[in-house]
Amino acid sequence: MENTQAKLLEASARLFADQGYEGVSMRQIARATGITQAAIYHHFPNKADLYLAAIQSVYAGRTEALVSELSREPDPEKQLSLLIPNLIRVFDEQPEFRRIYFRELLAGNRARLQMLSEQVFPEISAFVDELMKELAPHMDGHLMVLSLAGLLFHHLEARKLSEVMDEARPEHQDLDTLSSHITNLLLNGVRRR
Amino acid sequence: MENTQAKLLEASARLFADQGYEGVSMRQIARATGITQAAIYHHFPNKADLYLAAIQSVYAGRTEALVSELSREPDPEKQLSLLIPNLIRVFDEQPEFRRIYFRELLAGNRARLQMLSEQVFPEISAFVDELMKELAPHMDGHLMVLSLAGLLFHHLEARKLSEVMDEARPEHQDLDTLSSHITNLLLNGVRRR
DNA sequence: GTCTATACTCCGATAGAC
DNA sequence: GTCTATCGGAGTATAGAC
Repeated sequence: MENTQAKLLEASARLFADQGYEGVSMRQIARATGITQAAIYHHFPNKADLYLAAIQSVYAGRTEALVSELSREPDPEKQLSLLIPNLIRVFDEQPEFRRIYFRELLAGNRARLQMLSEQVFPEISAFVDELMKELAPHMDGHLMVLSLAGLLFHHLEARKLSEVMDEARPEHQDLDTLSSHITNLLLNGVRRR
Repeated sequence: MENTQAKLLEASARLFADQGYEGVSMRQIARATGITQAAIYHHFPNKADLYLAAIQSVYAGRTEALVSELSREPDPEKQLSLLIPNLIRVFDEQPEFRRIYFRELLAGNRARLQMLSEQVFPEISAFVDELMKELAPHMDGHLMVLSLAGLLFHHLEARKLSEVMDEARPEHQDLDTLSSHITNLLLNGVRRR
């Protein structure tokens, strides 16, 4: 099947995102793809290269549609108010992306971080950088990009922790609630109501 | 040695934080502790229980000294301005803590997240909750705690990524720069200069 | 409390038939 | 392009001497 390669990338991306590189065996990937473990080696020379290909397929072209859509809105504040819920939705729908992002931060491999910064950040980061220059020329654009990423990814990934905390209420799981909170915090901070 | 148990906890916490549960072997832990792999089983019944004990030893009592120190400052804005750099420093000095925190978010194990929320969040989270009630009664305290955690942990953990990004400058690695940025963002948002 | 030796399982990877 | 069979090594855990 010509299609096997794609199925391999998809299945292994999900498994690597959920269980980490060492937590996933070639036999598991084979089972999820519907072939035998040995057959994987017809498509990829080894586990490390399969992992690389899998995370590249997850990185590839996840945000440029969103970015180009938002570029039509002229008002920078409205742009931010549109950007946050859209990013929340996109990253909620692509758990593999944010989980592999966190795992790569923890792994700290320079070459792979370089790949991440080249393949996904330019699209979104240039847009946010630009937006922040208009909206908040007194703030550091680079640190704002990282702050935004931290808020979005952490709120999405911390929902299971949030559930077991005493103060948690059901609406804290709600994507709109999270979007409003983040947008409001970014625009106003805690001082202004 | 009575001391071996403590050395086991320390060595394995560091290894688990850096390489993840599956990424660490009992042989590695033994080597780092200076005993043989079989001797570990005199102190802990299996790898899973050693992991549990290790992360509990990392969770235990990391923030209450800081919190009680800050409680003496009456002005809530100054409290926040003191809290951020102190938390940045504490979590910078304890990479095991934030890395295990991220790994546990990714693992999503309910029982272990419960443990995390019971053993570390009450101290700091009650303090931040209280602080936010004074400083920003119109904001959701629970979401503010999670926002703060997201900003702090992500900025600290993303430094290696930050290094390879085009816009990065050396001061972006500086703890004081990060503290100022986060404090300013939390207090004012991007609208106010 | 630590050692050596070892049982057993699973791993990644290869060889070669179809 | 996928299979079966298998190799060599590493994994967790146990047994038993000291």
